[in-house]
Amino acid sequence: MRVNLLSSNHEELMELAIRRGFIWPSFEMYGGVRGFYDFGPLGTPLKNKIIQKWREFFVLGEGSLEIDSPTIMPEEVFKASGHLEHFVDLMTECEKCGQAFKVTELVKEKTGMDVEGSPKLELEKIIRQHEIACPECGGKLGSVFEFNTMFRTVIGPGGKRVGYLRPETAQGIFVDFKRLWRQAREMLPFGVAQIGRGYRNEISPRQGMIRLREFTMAELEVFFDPEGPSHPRFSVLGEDTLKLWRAGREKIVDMEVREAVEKGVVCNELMGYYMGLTKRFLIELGIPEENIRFREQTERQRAHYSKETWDAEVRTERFGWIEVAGIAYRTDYDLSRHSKFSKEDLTVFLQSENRRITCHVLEPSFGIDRIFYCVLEHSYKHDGKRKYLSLKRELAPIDVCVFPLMNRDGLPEKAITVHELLRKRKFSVVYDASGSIGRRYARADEIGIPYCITIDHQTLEDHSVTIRDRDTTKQVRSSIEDLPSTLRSLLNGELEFESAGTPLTK
RNA sequence: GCGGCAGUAGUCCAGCCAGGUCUAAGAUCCUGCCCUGCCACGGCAGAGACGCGGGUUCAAAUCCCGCCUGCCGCACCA
Repeated sequence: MRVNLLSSNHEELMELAIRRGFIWPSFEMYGGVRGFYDFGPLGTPLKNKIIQKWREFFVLGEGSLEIDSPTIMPEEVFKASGHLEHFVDLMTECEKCGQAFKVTELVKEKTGMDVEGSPKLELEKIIRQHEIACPECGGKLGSVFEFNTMFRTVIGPGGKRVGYLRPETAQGIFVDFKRLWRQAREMLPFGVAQIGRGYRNEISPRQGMIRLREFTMAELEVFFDPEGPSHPRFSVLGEDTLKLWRAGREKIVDMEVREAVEKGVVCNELMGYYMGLTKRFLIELGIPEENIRFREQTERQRAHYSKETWDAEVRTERFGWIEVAGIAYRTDYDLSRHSKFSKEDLTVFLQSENRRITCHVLEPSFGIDRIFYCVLEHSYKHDGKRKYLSLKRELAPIDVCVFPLMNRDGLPEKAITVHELLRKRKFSVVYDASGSIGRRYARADEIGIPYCITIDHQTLEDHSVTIRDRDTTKQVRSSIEDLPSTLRSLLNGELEFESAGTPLTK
């Protein structure tokens, strides 16, 4: 298999990402399988750092609880959640108006036949024989296709217990609700996060990392009293401006979060708050503000559990605006359903208000792989001679690269001691002595290493080294003794590069 | 899933139409040695490929079929 044609930035970037070990198509030696990607030695730390940022924003920053539940769940969970009903169906679509219908229901409605479990071809035959047309417009119905995006499996021997790979992490949180309520000390609102893999057996995944069959998602379920959907820190970002595209509207408007809440553009304060937080998070990852917008899903687009959903979209050169997060008002749908199906009482009693309620849920849900792609695309710089990943320093998979100016006069030996020093101080550091100095800088730039340390003859005299900045290629000279703390401050963003040492004069 | 096009070293490609001379060329990248006093310098050496499976044929990178993967369009993306 091949990923070829270097005719655009995107293709050039993907070539780089694969060649340098950010991502690889999975199972290449067996021909590959669509919709799966491996994260390579550079992609893995980058992804982990993105996840860590999310955790800082949505778990630590919000005081949320974080859990980790199984990716395989028994059928009952998805009966209750509505996913079985909405995910696993044979569908047909009107070729004229585009409406999609469940074949079994359509056939039952028109002929009274129960065709549950019939194969695709059989159903197509029935549609033809009975001349079943589109109930909406009378148009011709297309072929029958499977609409089963959950991976099915069996649990244990005998194949009696059916299970599914979870299509979202959220259900793991809802089924733990009673214990979580205790953990949160029975106070609202409280948030529970989960970061992990989700699975959707996409009919036809394309667009590289944008539509995967196995992906990493980061979700936060905020449980709240529907009569008090406010956020204690709302004022922190109430004045942030969001680009909003309301459902059914033509125009995208800039609006402050506070105004959007007050005017009812978004359903409540929690929705507004998490939209604002989402934008801040994306900016923190290096996505330029003008490339972030929020789009309200239309009723038809919305998931079965949602009353209002705003997608956070990021503009990419290759794919246009793509959804990277969805912030859904799930109401009490999930808790009510699980309560009904499990016969467990999932209502809570609010002591201070002397009321018993079913919590409502607001859910910010992030697709980490898509964000990973956006971060890469927005950091890829290509200006004539140089090409480099201008990754935020905190996200760079490798912190620093050390090399000797030349491979003689004891410089390599000295460089190795500096490399060891930094490694012991927990930096992600590599050593490179191959090729010319320029080639080594280029190699480091290409994978976004923020700083390069060069050992030269002066190092041997006064224990100073040069630090070179990736984005500007400027250099300063600093002592080896100060190097660990200087680098740490630079990587944290606490120190300006110009202040990291004395400017190098040639 | 349907239709069209495609798949040769890590990457970009030559060869395919007109089967043998392909023991598969070139560039780049990578590794080692030499050179090199700071931004992909140069020299030498080395490593590395016909997507998978079947068929036709004396002979297949080349022709045929199936699959996989990729790209484009349609559909799908709850």
